[in-house]
Amino acid sequence: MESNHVNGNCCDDQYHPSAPEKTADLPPLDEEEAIELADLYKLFADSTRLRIIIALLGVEMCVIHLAERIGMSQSAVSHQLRQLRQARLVRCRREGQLAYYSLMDEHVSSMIQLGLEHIREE
Amino acid sequence: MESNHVNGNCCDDQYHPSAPEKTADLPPLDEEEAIELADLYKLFADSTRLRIIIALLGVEMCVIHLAERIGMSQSAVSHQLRQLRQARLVRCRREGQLAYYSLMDEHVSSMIQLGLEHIREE
DNA sequence: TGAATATATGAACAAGTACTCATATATTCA
DNA sequence: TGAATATATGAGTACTTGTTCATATATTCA
Repeated sequence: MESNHVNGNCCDDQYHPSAPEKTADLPPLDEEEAIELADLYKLFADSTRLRIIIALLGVEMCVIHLAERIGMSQSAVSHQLRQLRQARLVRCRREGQLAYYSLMDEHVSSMIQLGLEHIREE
Repeated sequence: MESNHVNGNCCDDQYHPSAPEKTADLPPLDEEEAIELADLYKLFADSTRLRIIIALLGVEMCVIHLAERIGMSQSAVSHQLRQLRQARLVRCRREGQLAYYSLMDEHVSSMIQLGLEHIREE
Protein backbone atom coordinates (compact mmCIF):
# COMPACT_ATOMS: atom_id res chain seq x y z
CA MET A 1 0.00 0.00 0.00
CA GLU A 2 2.89 2.34 0.79
CA SER A 3 4.62 3.97 -2.16
CA ASN A 4 8.33 3.69 -2.69
CA HIS A 5 8.42 7.41 -3.13
CA VAL A 6 7.79 8.48 0.41
CA ASN A 7 11.30 7.29 1.16
CA GLY A 8 12.54 10.04 -1.09
CA ASN A 9 14.81 7.84 -3.18
CA CYS A 10 13.09 8.30 -6.52
CA CYS A 11 13.16 11.79 -7.98
CA ASP A 12 14.91 13.96 -5.42
CA ASP A 13 17.75 16.14 -6.50
CA GLN A 14 17.67 14.99 -10.08
CA TYR A 15 18.32 18.31 -11.69
CA HIS A 16 17.22 18.65 -15.22
CA PRO A 17 19.92 19.89 -17.57
CA SER A 18 17.79 22.10 -19.80
CA ALA A 19 17.18 25.00 -17.43
CA PRO A 20 19.49 24.74 -14.44
CA GLU A 21 20.28 28.44 -14.21
CA LYS A 22 16.65 29.38 -13.78
CA THR A 23 16.20 27.43 -10.60
CA ALA A 24 18.07 29.39 -7.99
CA ASP A 25 16.37 32.75 -8.37
CA LEU A 26 12.83 31.42 -8.07
CA PRO A 27 11.82 31.01 -4.42
CA PRO A 28 9.36 28.24 -3.57
CA LEU A 29 5.65 29.02 -3.60
CA ASP A 30 3.14 28.26 -0.87
CA GLU A 31 -0.42 27.44 -1.80
CA GLU A 32 -1.74 30.92 -0.99
CA GLU A 33 0.73 32.57 -3.32
CA ALA A 34 0.01 29.96 -5.99
CA ILE A 35 -3.65 30.93 -5.86
CA GLU A 36 -2.78 34.61 -6.06
CA LEU A 37 -0.56 33.95 -9.06
CA ALA A 38 -3.23 31.82 -10.72
CA ASP A 39 -5.72 34.64 -10.22
CA LEU A 40 -3.36 36.97 -12.06
CA TYR A 41 -3.03 34.58 -14.98
CA LYS A 42 -6.79 34.08 -15.07
CA LEU A 43 -7.10 37.71 -16.13
CA PHE A 44 -5.01 36.96 -19.21
CA ALA A 45 -6.81 33.68 -19.87
CA ASP A 46 -9.74 35.13 -21.80
CA SER A 47 -9.55 36.31 -25.39
CA THR A 48 -11.86 39.26 -24.81
CA ARG A 49 -9.74 40.59 -21.96
CA LEU A 50 -6.59 39.95 -23.98
CA ARG A 51 -7.94 41.94 -26.90
CA ILE A 52 -8.90 44.75 -24.54
CA ILE A 53 -5.40 44.78 -23.09
CA ILE A 54 -3.76 44.67 -26.49
CA ALA A 55 -6.01 47.44 -27.76
CA LEU A 56 -4.82 49.53 -24.81
CA LEU A 57 -1.12 49.01 -25.47
CA GLY A 58 0.33 52.49 -25.56
CA VAL A 59 -3.00 54.27 -25.89
CA GLU A 60 -5.92 55.12 -23.67
CA MET A 61 -9.40 54.51 -24.94
CA CYS A 62 -12.99 54.96 -23.84
CA VAL A 63 -15.40 52.06 -23.35
CA ILE A 64 -17.53 52.48 -26.46
CA HIS A 65 -14.52 52.83 -28.70
CA LEU A 66 -12.98 49.77 -27.09
CA ALA A 67 -16.18 47.82 -27.61
CA GLU A 68 -16.33 48.80 -31.28
CA ARG A 69 -12.67 47.99 -31.78
CA ILE A 70 -12.94 44.43 -30.54
CA GLY A 71 -16.50 43.82 -31.70
CA MET A 72 -18.10 43.09 -28.34
CA SER A 73 -21.06 44.66 -26.58
CA GLN A 74 -20.61 47.65 -24.31
CA SER A 75 -21.86 45.58 -21.41
CA ALA A 76 -19.46 42.72 -21.99
CA VAL A 77 -16.50 45.08 -22.27
CA SER A 78 -17.56 46.99 -19.18
CA HIS A 79 -17.83 43.79 -17.16
CA GLN A 80 -14.35 42.77 -18.25
CA LEU A 81 -12.93 46.23 -17.59
CA ARG A 82 -14.23 45.98 -14.07
CA GLN A 83 -12.19 42.85 -13.48
CA LEU A 84 -9.09 44.42 -14.97
CA ARG A 85 -9.69 47.55 -12.90
CA GLN A 86 -10.18 45.63 -9.64
CA ALA A 87 -6.97 43.72 -10.33
CA ARG A 88 -5.23 47.04 -11.01
CA LEU A 89 -4.15 46.01 -14.49
CA VAL A 90 -5.86 49.05 -15.97
CA ARG A 91 -6.63 52.51 -14.66
CA CYS A 92 -9.66 54.62 -15.41
CA ARG A 93 -9.77 58.37 -15.98
CA ARG A 94 -13.18 59.98 -16.22
CA GLU A 95 -13.74 63.01 -18.40
CA GLY A 96 -17.32 64.11 -18.77
CA GLN A 97 -19.42 61.19 -19.94
CA LEU A 98 -16.40 59.25 -21.05
CA ALA A 99 -14.23 56.83 -19.10
CA TYR A 100 -10.75 56.56 -20.54
CA TYR A 101 -8.96 53.33 -19.77
CA SER A 102 -5.24 52.67 -20.00
CA LEU A 103 -2.82 49.99 -18.87
CA MET A 104 -1.46 50.27 -15.35
CA ASP A 105 2.19 49.42 -15.85
CA GLU A 106 4.70 47.71 -18.12
CA HIS A 107 4.38 44.33 -16.44
CA VAL A 108 1.19 43.83 -18.38
CA SER A 109 2.74 44.41 -21.79
CA SER A 110 5.79 42.35 -20.78
CA MET A 111 3.58 39.38 -19.98
CA ILE A 112 1.72 39.71 -23.27
CA GLN A 113 5.03 39.98 -25.09
CA LEU A 114 6.39 36.82 -23.46
CA GLY A 115 3.23 34.86 -24.19
CA LEU A 116 3.28 35.95 -27.81
CA GLU A 117 6.90 34.89 -28.18
CA HIS A 118 5.95 31.46 -26.91
CA ILE A 119 3.02 30.80 -29.22
CA ARG A 120 4.84 32.23 -32.23
CA GLU A 121 7.86 30.01 -31.75
CA GLU A 122 6.10 26.76 -32.58
CA MET B 1 -28.84 55.63 -31.88
CA GLU B 2 -25.47 56.18 -33.55
CA SER B 3 -22.51 56.73 -31.27
CA ASN B 4 -20.24 59.70 -31.61
CA HIS B 5 -17.31 57.31 -31.54
CA VAL B 6 -17.72 55.77 -34.95
CA ASN B 7 -16.52 59.04 -36.40
CA GLY B 8 -13.18 58.31 -34.80
CA ASN B 9 -12.82 61.63 -33.06
CA CYS B 10 -12.85 60.41 -29.48
CA CYS B 11 -9.95 58.20 -28.46
CA ASP B 12 -7.83 57.68 -31.55
CA ASP B 13 -4.15 58.34 -31.41
CA GLN B 14 -4.22 59.46 -27.82
CA TYR B 15 -1.02 57.83 -26.72
CA HIS B 16 -0.69 57.18 -23.09
CA PRO B 17 2.51 58.53 -21.57
CA SER B 18 3.25 55.70 -19.14
CA ALA B 19 4.37 53.04 -21.61
CA PRO B 20 4.97 54.55 -25.02
CA GLU B 21 8.11 52.60 -25.76
CA LYS B 22 6.37 49.26 -25.42
CA THR B 23 3.94 49.93 -28.20
CA ALA B 24 5.94 49.68 -31.35
CA ASP B 25 7.34 46.16 -30.91
CA LEU B 26 3.96 44.53 -30.27
CA PRO B 27 2.19 43.72 -33.53
CA PRO B 28 -1.63 43.77 -33.49
CA LEU B 29 -3.50 40.58 -32.68
CA ASP B 30 -6.34 39.04 -34.62
CA GLU B 31 -9.05 37.12 -32.81
CA GLU B 32 -7.62 33.71 -33.66
CA GLU B 33 -4.27 34.58 -32.14
CA ALA B 34 -5.97 36.12 -29.12
CA ILE B 35 -7.71 32.82 -28.49
CA GLU B 36 -4.45 30.92 -28.87
CA LEU B 37 -2.75 33.27 -26.43
CA ALA B 38 -5.64 32.98 -23.98
CA ASP B 39 -5.36 29.19 -24.17
CA LEU B 40 -1.72 29.46 -23.19
CA TYR B 41 -2.52 31.64 -20.19
CA LYS B 42 -5.34 29.29 -19.17
CA LEU B 43 -2.68 26.70 -18.44
CA PHE B 44 -1.11 29.02 -15.89
CA ALA B 45 -4.48 30.05 -14.48
CA ASP B 46 -4.88 27.17 -12.06
CA SER B 47 -3.06 26.87 -8.75
CA THR B 48 -2.58 23.13 -9.06
CA ARG B 49 -0.92 23.42 -12.46
CA LEU B 50 1.15 26.34 -11.21
CA ARG B 51 2.40 24.32 -8.27
CA ILE B 52 3.24 21.44 -10.60
CA ILE B 53 5.19 23.78 -12.86
CA ILE B 54 6.99 25.40 -9.96
CA ALA B 55 7.83 22.00 -8.48
CA LEU B 56 9.40 21.11 -11.83
CA LEU B 57 11.59 24.20 -12.03
CA GLY B 58 15.06 22.87 -12.67
CA VAL B 59 14.24 19.29 -11.74
CA GLU B 60 12.45 16.36 -13.26
CA MET B 61 10.03 14.41 -11.13
CA CYS B 62 7.74 11.41 -11.37
CA VAL B 63 3.98 11.62 -10.94
CA ILE B 64 3.65 10.12 -7.48
CA HIS B 65 6.40 12.29 -6.09
CA LEU B 66 4.82 15.34 -7.69
CA ALA B 67 1.45 14.42 -6.19
CA GLU B 68 2.95 14.05 -2.72
CA ARG B 69 4.87 17.29 -3.05
CA ILE B 70 1.84 19.40 -3.80
CA GLY B 71 -0.63 17.39 -1.75
CA MET B 72 -3.00 16.39 -4.53
CA SER B 73 -4.26 12.98 -5.65
CA GLN B 74 -2.37 11.02 -8.29
CA SER B 75 -5.38 11.23 -10.56
CA ALA B 76 -5.72 14.98 -10.28
CA VAL B 77 -2.03 15.49 -10.98
CA SER B 78 -2.10 13.09 -13.90
CA HIS B 79 -5.06 14.91 -15.44
CA GLN B 80 -3.26 18.23 -15.15
CA LEU B 81 -0.01 16.79 -16.49
CA ARG B 82 -1.90 15.65 -19.53
CA GLN B 83 -2.96 19.20 -20.28
CA LEU B 84 0.56 20.51 -19.76
CA ARG B 85 1.91 17.70 -21.93
CA GLN B 86 -0.55 18.32 -24.77
CA ALA B 87 0.33 22.02 -24.69
CA ARG B 88 4.02 21.06 -24.79
CA LEU B 89 4.80 22.92 -21.60
CA VAL B 90 6.24 19.75 -20.07
CA ARG B 91 7.92 16.70 -21.51
CA CYS B 92 7.63 13.14 -20.27
CA ARG B 93 10.39 10.55 -20.08
CA ARG B 94 9.37 7.03 -19.21
CA GLU B 95 11.73 4.77 -17.28
CA GLY B 96 10.24 1.47 -16.19
CA GLN B 97 7.10 2.09 -14.23
CA LEU B 98 7.94 5.73 -13.68
CA ALA B 99 7.13 8.72 -15.82
CA TYR B 100 9.55 11.57 -15.24
CA TYR B 101 8.21 14.99 -16.08
CA SER B 102 10.21 18.14 -16.71
CA LEU B 103 9.59 21.60 -18.10
CA MET B 104 9.83 22.02 -21.84
CA ASP B 105 11.76 25.28 -22.14
CA GLU B 106 12.72 28.50 -20.38
CA HIS B 107 9.68 30.41 -21.58
CA VAL B 108 7.70 28.66 -18.90
CA SER B 109 9.93 29.73 -16.04
CA SER B 110 10.22 33.22 -17.52
CA MET B 111 6.45 33.60 -17.46
CA ILE B 112 6.26 32.38 -13.88
CA GLN B 113 9.05 34.75 -12.93
CA LEU B 114 7.28 37.74 -14.49
CA GLY B 115 3.99 36.89 -12.82
CA LEU B 116 5.68 36.54 -9.45
CA GLU B 117 7.36 39.91 -9.84
CA HIS B 118 3.99 41.47 -10.48
CA ILE B 119 2.13 40.06 -7.49
CA ARG B 120 5.08 40.69 -5.16
CA GLU B 121 5.34 44.33 -6.13
CA GLU B 122 2.08 45.45 -4.56
C1' DT C 1 -35.80 70.07 -16.32
C1' DG C 2 -35.96 66.43 -19.71
C1' DA C 3 -33.76 63.94 -23.53
C1' DA C 4 -29.67 61.79 -25.16
C1' DT C 5 -25.47 59.53 -24.40
C1' DA C 6 -21.85 56.87 -21.75
C1' DT C 7 -20.91 53.70 -18.34
C1' DA C 8 -21.79 50.29 -14.60
C1' DT C 9 -23.94 46.37 -12.72
C1' DG C 10 -27.28 42.64 -10.91
C1' DA C 11 -29.63 38.45 -12.45
C1' DA C 12 -29.97 34.53 -15.25
C1' DC C 13 -28.16 31.23 -18.25
C1' DA C 14 -24.86 28.52 -20.88
C1' DA C 15 -20.41 26.75 -21.40
C1' DG C 16 -16.13 25.27 -19.53
C1' DT C 17 -13.42 22.83 -16.11
C1' DA C 18 -11.07 20.65 -11.99
C1' DC C 19 -11.88 17.25 -9.00
C1' DT C 20 -13.23 12.32 -7.44
C1' DC C 21 -14.15 7.64 -8.36
C1' DA C 22 -13.61 3.65 -10.79
C1' DT C 23 -11.02 1.35 -13.88
C1' DA C 24 -7.76 0.40 -17.72
C1' DT C 25 -2.96 -0.09 -19.18
C1' DA C 26 1.80 -1.04 -18.39
C1' DT C 27 5.83 -2.52 -16.01
C1' DT C 28 8.48 -5.11 -12.49
C1' DC C 29 9.34 -8.92 -9.75
C1' DA C 30 8.41 -13.07 -7.20
C1' DT D 1 1.91 -16.17 -14.77
C1' DG D 2 0.03 -13.43 -10.99
C1' DA D 3 0.57 -9.73 -7.57
C1' DA D 4 2.09 -5.15 -6.76
C1' DT D 5 3.04 -0.64 -8.27
C1' DA D 6 2.83 3.52 -11.44
C1' DT D 7 0.34 6.00 -14.61
C1' DA D 8 -3.59 7.32 -17.66
C1' DT D 9 -8.27 8.26 -18.52
C1' DG D 10 -13.59 8.23 -19.07
C1' DA D 11 -17.78 9.52 -16.56
C1' DG D 12 -20.07 12.26 -13.37
C1' DT D 13 -20.53 16.32 -10.56
C1' DA D 14 -19.91 20.72 -8.44
C1' DC D 15 -18.16 25.06 -9.24
C1' DT D 16 -16.65 28.96 -11.91
C1' DT D 17 -17.29 32.33 -15.38
C1' DG D 18 -18.41 35.10 -19.67
C1' DT D 19 -22.21 36.64 -21.98
C1' DT D 20 -26.84 38.84 -22.60
C1' DC D 21 -30.67 41.48 -21.00
C1' DA D 22 -32.58 44.87 -18.38
C1' DT D 23 -31.82 48.62 -15.80
C1' DA D 24 -29.43 52.01 -12.80
C1' DT D 25 -26.28 55.96 -12.49
C1' DA D 26 -24.05 59.96 -14.33
C1' DT D 27 -23.09 63.66 -17.46
C1' DT D 28 -24.10 66.95 -21.23
C1' DC D 29 -26.97 69.91 -23.68
C1' DA D 30 -31.19 71.81 -25.49
